[in-house]
Amino acid sequence: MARALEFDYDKAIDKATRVFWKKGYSGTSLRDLLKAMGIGEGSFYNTLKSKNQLYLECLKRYNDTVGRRRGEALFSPSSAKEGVRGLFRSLLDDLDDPRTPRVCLLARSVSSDVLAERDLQKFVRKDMAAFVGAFSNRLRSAKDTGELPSEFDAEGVAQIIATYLQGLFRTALLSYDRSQLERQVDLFLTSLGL
Amino acid sequence: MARALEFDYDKAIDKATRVFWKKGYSGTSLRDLLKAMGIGEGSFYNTLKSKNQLYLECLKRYNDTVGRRRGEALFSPSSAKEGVRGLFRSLLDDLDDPRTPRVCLLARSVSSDVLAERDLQKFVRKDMAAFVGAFSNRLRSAKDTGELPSEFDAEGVAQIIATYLQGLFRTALLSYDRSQLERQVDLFLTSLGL
DNA sequence: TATTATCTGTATCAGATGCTACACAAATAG
DNA sequence: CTATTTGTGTAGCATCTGATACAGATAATA
Repeated sequence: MARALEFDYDKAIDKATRVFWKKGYSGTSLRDLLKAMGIGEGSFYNTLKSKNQLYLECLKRYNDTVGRRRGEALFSPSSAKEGVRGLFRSLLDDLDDPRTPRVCLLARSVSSDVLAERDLQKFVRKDMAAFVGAFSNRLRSAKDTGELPSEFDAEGVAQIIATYLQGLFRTALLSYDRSQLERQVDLFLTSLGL
Repeated sequence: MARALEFDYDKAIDKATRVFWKKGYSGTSLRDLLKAMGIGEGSFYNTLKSKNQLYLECLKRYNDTVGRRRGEALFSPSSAKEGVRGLFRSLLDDLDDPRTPRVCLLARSVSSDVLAERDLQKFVRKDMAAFVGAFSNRLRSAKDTGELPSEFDAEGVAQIIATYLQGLFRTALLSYDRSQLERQVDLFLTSLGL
């Protein structure tokens, strides 16, 4: 070691995450990022090797914060139904928050510009699979406790919800009306037996 | 009139549509388009005033062809359930077809690069609303004939399906397995009472 | 203190972007 | 046949893109 980083690495990642989150991967230019992070090309390419790599770092950070929070919303209630409903409530809260960009960063990453880059695609794919897996587990365990009937298709419903969520974030980009969406979600979950 | 167009306008729009469809709005460069259409900058900016305008034209063409076909799939069967199921089958067929790009062009247009342009946003918004409206009408009329119970929430279910479809196209970008998706769709529609 | 290793700012690259200027070609109208 | 109108091709524009080269700053080590 010879010289320490002058900027706060974690803070810089956070700043970059906000920009990516708001403007997407290819919609964000390196200059945008540098400005937000408050560093120059020199520092950037010295520590983070590329825009690609930075995005990966941001995805991980996003997972560790937002993802973790959502996982807790899903798993902490003893009832699975309450967990699922709570998760959706938390999602809508995020959509309501004007400081938070629309569309979950992970959901946003399911687009051709991100998926075109092998390593990003690999990460996103794994992350999405993990989400469906976690959801499926939560539902399956609720079958064991008897909260959900034994013929309940945990895996299938988890997939449907993942797909629906993708659409939810996208549609929110087009128009967002909380109370209407609440009714839609309620009908959706009720129909699925949740 | 002084001189006729040397190129086939309709064919050119079709070619451009394919490219946009495959690579997205901002992912497609003007050079890409010109090459696909087989014309030069001169002709392009003389007839179509901008990339923006061309995309609008492509969306309309897409509506008149693919949109129309899907509308027929939904409305031609006398049973609403069969119509809905037929529509989904037709969507999956399109996803199966290797010559056809993943993701419906309209669904693809629900992304920030497209929505950033006012006129495109307006069109997409109207088009999506029309889709939900048509779907809702189909379901409502099935209530009148007694195919669906009187307490069926046609509007709500139409919205859910529109949201789900958005997600379906996106998820297909990530991975696509026809038989698995068929099971998912079946469970989804059955849960909704369709 | 001198050496070495790492960090940072500036200047710049080569290529892509959407779009325009303009000369020339073609076809209709007088 | 000439004039006018419109289509087409070429060259180039200003700007942005991600990334690099490199000199100088800064700190630990010998």
